[in-house]
Amino acid sequence: MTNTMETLPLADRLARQLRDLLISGDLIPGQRLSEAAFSERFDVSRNSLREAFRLLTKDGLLRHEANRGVFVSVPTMATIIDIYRVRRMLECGALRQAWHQHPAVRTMREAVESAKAKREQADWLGVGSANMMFHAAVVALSDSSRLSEFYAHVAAELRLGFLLLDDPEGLHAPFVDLNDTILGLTEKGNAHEAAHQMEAYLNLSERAILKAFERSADL
Amino acid sequence: MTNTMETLPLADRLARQLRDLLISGDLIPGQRLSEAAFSERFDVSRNSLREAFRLLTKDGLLRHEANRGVFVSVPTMATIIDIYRVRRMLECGALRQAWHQHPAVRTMREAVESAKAKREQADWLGVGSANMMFHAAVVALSDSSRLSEFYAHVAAELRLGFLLLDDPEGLHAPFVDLNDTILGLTEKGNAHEAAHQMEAYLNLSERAILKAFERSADL
DNA sequence: GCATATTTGTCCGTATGTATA
DNA sequence: CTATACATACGGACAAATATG
Repeated sequence: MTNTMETLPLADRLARQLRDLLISGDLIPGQRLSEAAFSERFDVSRNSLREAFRLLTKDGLLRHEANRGVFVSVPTMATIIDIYRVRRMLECGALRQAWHQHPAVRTMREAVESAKAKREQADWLGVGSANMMFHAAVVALSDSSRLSEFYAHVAAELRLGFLLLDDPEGLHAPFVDLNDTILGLTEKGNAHEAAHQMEAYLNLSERAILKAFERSADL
Repeated sequence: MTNTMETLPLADRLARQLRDLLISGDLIPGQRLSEAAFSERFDVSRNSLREAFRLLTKDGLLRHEANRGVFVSVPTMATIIDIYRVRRMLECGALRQAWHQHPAVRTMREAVESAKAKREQADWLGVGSANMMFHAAVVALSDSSRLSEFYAHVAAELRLGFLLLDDPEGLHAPFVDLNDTILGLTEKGNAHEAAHQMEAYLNLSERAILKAFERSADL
């Protein structure tokens, strides 16, 4: 039929496309995704689209309401708090037992350098992306594909929250130097202090987001 | 049509049913699940069944091979090692920051008592279930629904490995008393030592499973 | 190595119940 | 309260890939 390109299942490809639209802010939280509209838009059957919807719903990016359809998830304060509990567990845990010559440390350094460069150009979305790459690399220190995948899902959910707030400078830029500090401690093999600094980082970041949520709530 | 009872989506109900068949050992690792056969067996359309397959594939319980269908996942040593990294991260992390009066502590105690009772009756499968309940309660100490859900998935995958080995007594019974020790330390508020004991527990348990895998491998 | 049967991947049409204007 | 729109689920169809004899 309209079958083309890659050998991956159509549902997986669709899920990836939709996921990209979600984290790029093309689809906004709360928006309803009509089966008919999107199956037309992507030129696929409703069945295939529904499979993709199931996958993204399981990731927490979409929400399913019985007989009403799927909607883009709307992060709440409870969502943010839960996600930061996950982050503290995974990121601090990974740092605490990190080996200072682990390959992921190189990725962490690249992310920090990239973030600094983007900050120089006032490219705040770029800073945000680089920051998230840094923290994904931190989790990669734990050498578990399951932990890394899980973290990727949570990070995507969190990105939805960032988009909702729409203040990338205030939410990302101030944290670049803290990342640098954590990186330095890790490279020196001071794992315990690195973990400690990360906890401070996450507490600060969480508070900043919750504050922004509060402000956006009382409009 | 054959729409009845619950208000949950059919695909979700199917996924749950299949999941129960999987963790109860009714479907064995490596087995191929024919779309036609199972859509007939559950009296649902192929489309609905495929949605359920996607969900379970995302959980790691099924594996999807292009144009060949879905198979029950076959855990390998790499799977076990990865899962135990997850367990160390989540369970030790949860214990380290646990509050000794957290409601989950009560669940932990119930699980330990249940495990002891089942052990008395030489009900090794019961001991295994109680043990898993204990460890799920440990993760619940961290008060994060995402961490608890993630742990539930990983635990289901691990159960597939246990079924493959088929030695519930050797893999579960020796650990009941260690759980009791960890519980006692937690109740006394000695979080750090509880986490330390849990790490020892997990190292022992991991080694026992890997040993059993080795034995089952060279047949 | 080939012809054939089986199975997956994908699409379409349609009936039914539910929500909303 | 009726009408409409939509999600839900089913069944049939066919091409492509795979397994089988």
